[in-house]
Amino acid sequence: MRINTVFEALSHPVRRQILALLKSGPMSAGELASHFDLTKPTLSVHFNKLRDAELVAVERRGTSLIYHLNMSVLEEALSGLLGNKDKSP
Amino acid sequence: MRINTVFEALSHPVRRQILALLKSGPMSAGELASHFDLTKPTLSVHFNKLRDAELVAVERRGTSLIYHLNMSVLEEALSGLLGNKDKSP
DNA sequence: ACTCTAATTAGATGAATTTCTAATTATTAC
DNA sequence: GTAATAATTAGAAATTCATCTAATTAGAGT
Repeated sequence: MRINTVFEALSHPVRRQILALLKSGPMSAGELASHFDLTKPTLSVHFNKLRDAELVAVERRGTSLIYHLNMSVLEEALSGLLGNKDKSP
Repeated sequence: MRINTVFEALSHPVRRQILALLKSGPMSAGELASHFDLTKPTLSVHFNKLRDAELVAVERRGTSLIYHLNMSVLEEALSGLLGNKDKSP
């Protein structure tokens, strides 16, 4: 896990909102894109950064790409900042 | 608390390390700067961003400026991402 | 007031980021 | 294989960011 890549990914509001949307469950690229006033290519770039950070994983279903949240990377990165090396129960 | 400013501040490795150094206790600007291979003006810019985000507070003692960590803003921002609206005891 | 130390602000420059349009890839269906 | 749909990559323009040197502010001591 590249901590640097994770925090860089978290630094943009659109990307944080993508994560927030994915908290309710997996979603296709197109459906995610429909929540923003940005073009699909622009969203694609954001998806890539989240994927590089392993904050999301992607799975193809037909012609669609389904994104889903990787909560554990998020938790590890944030607890790293707070200094909790151990994961609380 | 401007969540955007906080995560923008957290996105740079130098700034995250400044916070890590301050976890052991308050430190002057010069002492902080001595931990990095960067000029003091550059560090000053980083201090400003952390101060804008209210992640650190500053207090003058003589000719020195003493920075100290504001843990609560950090915790609030991170728990906001994880979706814990309540602060655990 | 002058000097020394600590740290900042100002201005400039090179690099990185965000966004767009246009072109491309991948998959399904006919 | 051609067309249609979903999403991507490529390339370019505008903006923002990180960093440096030089100049400035603030306080303490003589």
